[in-house]
Amino acid sequence: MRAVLDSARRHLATSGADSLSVRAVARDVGIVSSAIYRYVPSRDALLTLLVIEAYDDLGGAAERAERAVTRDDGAGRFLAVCGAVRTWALEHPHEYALIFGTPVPGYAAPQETIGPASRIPSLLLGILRGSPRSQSERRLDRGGTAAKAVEPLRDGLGSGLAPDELARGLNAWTGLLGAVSMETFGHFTGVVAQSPRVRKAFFAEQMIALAGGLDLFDL
Amino acid sequence: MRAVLDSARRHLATSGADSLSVRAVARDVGIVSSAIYRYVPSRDALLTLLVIEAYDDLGGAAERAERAVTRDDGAGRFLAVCGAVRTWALEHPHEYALIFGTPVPGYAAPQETIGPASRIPSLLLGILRGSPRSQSERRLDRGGTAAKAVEPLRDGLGSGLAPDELARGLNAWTGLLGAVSMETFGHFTGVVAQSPRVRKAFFAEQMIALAGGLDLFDL
DNA sequence: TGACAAGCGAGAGCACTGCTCTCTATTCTG
DNA sequence: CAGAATAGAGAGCAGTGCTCTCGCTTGTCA
Repeated sequence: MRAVLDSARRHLATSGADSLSVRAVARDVGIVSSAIYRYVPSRDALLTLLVIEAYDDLGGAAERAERAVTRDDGAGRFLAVCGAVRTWALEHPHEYALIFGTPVPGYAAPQETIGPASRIPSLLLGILRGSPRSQSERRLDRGGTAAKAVEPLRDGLGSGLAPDELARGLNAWTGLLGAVSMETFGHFTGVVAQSPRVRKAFFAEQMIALAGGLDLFDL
Repeated sequence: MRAVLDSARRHLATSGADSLSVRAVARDVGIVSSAIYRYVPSRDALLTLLVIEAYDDLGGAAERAERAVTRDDGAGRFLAVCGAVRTWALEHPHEYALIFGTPVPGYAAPQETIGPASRIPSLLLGILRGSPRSQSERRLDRGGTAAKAVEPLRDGLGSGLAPDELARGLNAWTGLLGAVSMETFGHFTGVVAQSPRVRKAFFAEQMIALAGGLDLFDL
């Protein structure tokens, strides 16, 4: 089982999910393709395992980066998470694509992925919860729309936060993923200079503008 | 050729790019699979044609929506574009995924796609160019990073705009795509209420917050 | 110790994929 | 009317996910 997972992870990392074939994994492990099905019920199930691993790996990286920042520096904690997500995505583009890219048609993320998947959202909301700036006068909610929209979060991840804060947190999350996805998926070619240093600095500016625009923290 | 493209478009729209097979298209058209190669050199080339069609379809929808708004209402024009992109994405999820989702490994977007691909960015920058608010005091550029970053746009799409404006426009574009991608790719399940009305209103609020946060217009 | 079951792998096979090759029938053109 | 261009058919190759049956090895229990 270990060998199967290791090989699958390697194939995913180097060639992407499309070219992860159970036959290739079998060849790698040194057994015949049908024997793989002793360990994993299907290719989709194998991908699900990798999805969970990816979420956990990314979540762990983000949590480590966030922990390294002084507790009362909300903006710094937020930017640390952003930077960790971006770095991880650029280092693991295929894993990133697997979890945040095109959903596989006919494949619904099973129950056991939602836990690992919510590590970063939970981290972000935790930062927001600890931020003294969480009562912003630049309210986003107009006429209770946001309250209705983020209702599913009320008793779960978002407990203890006002609807307006939740909405702004969600905006931060989508803004972060948007920036990282564009760069990771190659939509910056011909638009943003390729130099890694410039791109990193530009991303930092983007995230500062994002946090500032949403009035997430005292900056 | 028409029949081939029609069938391919239909397959893409209903089952996604993964399950678009030249054999299925051939069956659809009523010829044998090898005959397809009289019209299209490879499956990738067929996908490229669909990519161009998708960019053009989306770009056309956005342009139409933008044209319907009074010229001097910059924010209204921006929000019209945002809404059109979101609507098109939800109506054509597979086409949207094809152009903004996971890049196909080993497939580099050929030259002939960059024209159609830049219709919306060009539209957005046009709105910014016409906005009297384009000299914002909430500058994003710190130490010339943004100027270096958006250098590739200087003489092309972004001519006539200051680096700081270009950077803010790019932020708007990534924010828009981030929000649309999250919703289209199903990352809102369990997070944002499913009601289409609520989601639409919430998206509008997100885009208003985005434009406001970036200080794109006088609101 | 012997019987039995569970676990694990091999191998064949099915239906599918992209793509290439050769061969043939039609149609267009000089 | 001859020759060329065009469009399709069909076989075939190497690959895919997955199922089925068969056999070997190992563990368990009386």
